Amino acid sequence: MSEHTEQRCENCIVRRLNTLKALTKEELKNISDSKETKTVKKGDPIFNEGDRLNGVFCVREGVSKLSKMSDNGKDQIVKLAKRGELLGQRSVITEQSTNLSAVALSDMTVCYIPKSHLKDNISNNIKFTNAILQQMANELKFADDVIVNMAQKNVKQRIAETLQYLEQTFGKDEEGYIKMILTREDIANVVGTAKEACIRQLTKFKKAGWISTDGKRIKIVDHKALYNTIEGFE
Amino acid sequence: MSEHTEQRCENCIVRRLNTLKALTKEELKNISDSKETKTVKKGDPIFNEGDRLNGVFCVREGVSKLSKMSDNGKDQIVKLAKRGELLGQRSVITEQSTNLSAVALSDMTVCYIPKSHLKDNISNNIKFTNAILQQMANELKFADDVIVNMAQKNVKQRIAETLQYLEQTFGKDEEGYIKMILTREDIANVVGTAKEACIRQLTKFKKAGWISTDGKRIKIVDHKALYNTIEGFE
DNA sequence: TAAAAACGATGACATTTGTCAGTTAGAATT
DNA sequence: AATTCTAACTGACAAATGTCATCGTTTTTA
Repeated sequence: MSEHTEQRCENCIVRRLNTLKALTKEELKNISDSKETKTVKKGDPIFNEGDRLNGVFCVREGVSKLSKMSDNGKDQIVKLAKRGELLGQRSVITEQSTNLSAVALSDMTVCYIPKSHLKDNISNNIKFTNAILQQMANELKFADDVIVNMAQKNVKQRIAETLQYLEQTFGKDEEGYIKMILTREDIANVVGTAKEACIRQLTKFKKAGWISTDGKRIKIVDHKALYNTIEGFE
Repeated sequence: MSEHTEQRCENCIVRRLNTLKALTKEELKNISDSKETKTVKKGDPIFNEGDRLNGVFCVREGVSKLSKMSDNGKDQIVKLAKRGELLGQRSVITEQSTNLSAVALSDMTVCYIPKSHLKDNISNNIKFTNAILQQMANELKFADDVIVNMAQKNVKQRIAETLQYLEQTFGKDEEGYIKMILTREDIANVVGTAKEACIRQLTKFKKAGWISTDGKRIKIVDHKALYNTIEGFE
């Protein structure tokens, strides 16, 4: 029974991390009645580029990559979504099919919330709409930074930045390794480069003593050196 | 006197192009009372990265570049804003200083609307807030595309895409030249490459007969060839 | 547990792109 | 008309990056 109450949105700690926090307990109860909790296995898709989404996915546990296929057939990872993030929010707002694919990078638990209930709130609940507005404004600002980095920084700088981002966002384990474990190819797909170039650069960082690795796991040893590289002081 | 009525927001045709169209005539009258029309000379700044904006700028005439300085000292153009676009909207929403600089690329007329009046509407007018939401959702989608292009396409493809974008967005004159005239350096700053690489690529396109130029002016001759390049069919 | 698949790593090489240096053409200023 | 300034353009070369091919290791699957 306790398990059951945990699965109610109004009791779910995760909602405090996203725009749902702007809803009242009553509104959340309403939403919770129609939501559906799903588990997604590592490697499985949550939705695909071009899908029409009839709701949003609230990430309860695990991490998903949001990516977009480029014309030349490479998968560009645009975002990593973790606990608390809502996937598909934009598609629900604009009523357009989604421009991104979502694939689980670890086993996940997500709550699917049909859009009907959300649309009511978007149309009538100014507090909720404002929360989304704030979030989107911040996302846009962040997107500008990504564009500038992609356009102006070289692969070495972007890989250094990605490592820093991963550590800041997902933390490190007892041994100091970044908790988020990506394949070299996924790192390359975040950075926007070839797998080989990514591996080579990681090897260079390793030889310089800036990072150390154990299989896929990566530990940042010299934060300062990485930072200087990112900023272009060299 | 006719000039005076044209300068009232509620009579201004430009507002139909942006989120202000969600406001009623009454609300617009209110805003118009506090707005200020300014002319900006080609090359002059409208605002600078880091400025705290106390309002938004509605572009009545002319084009402005929105750019951000990268760590290595290069100016990355993130957007070209023309008639009807609102500059600084995001900063007003989040109450943060702006992350972009705006510089006039041609002589401009802009209306400055202090934020006090807008904030009222953002906080209370659900129709207006929704209009902004829709627009931002679309901007985010567009930003994803830009990120993917920057990350996955090469300079040749990005230049071809930029030429196509300029023609589509700003149209062409009687002779077929793209109406928007940018320096080669500005094109390079949109694409995210060095001025020299940009010039060389334009020369190649010229020699291949895909474009022709006259001074700064550029005319697309072979749209199909450019398109194939953008998509990576070569 | 054995076989298959996925991944990390590295070499070799072509291509792309950045940087520096300098020349030419056109516009703006005196 | 002469001068100055800016921007377009080009060459040469180094550095960065992409591509292909291969090999050993780890992980997954049968």
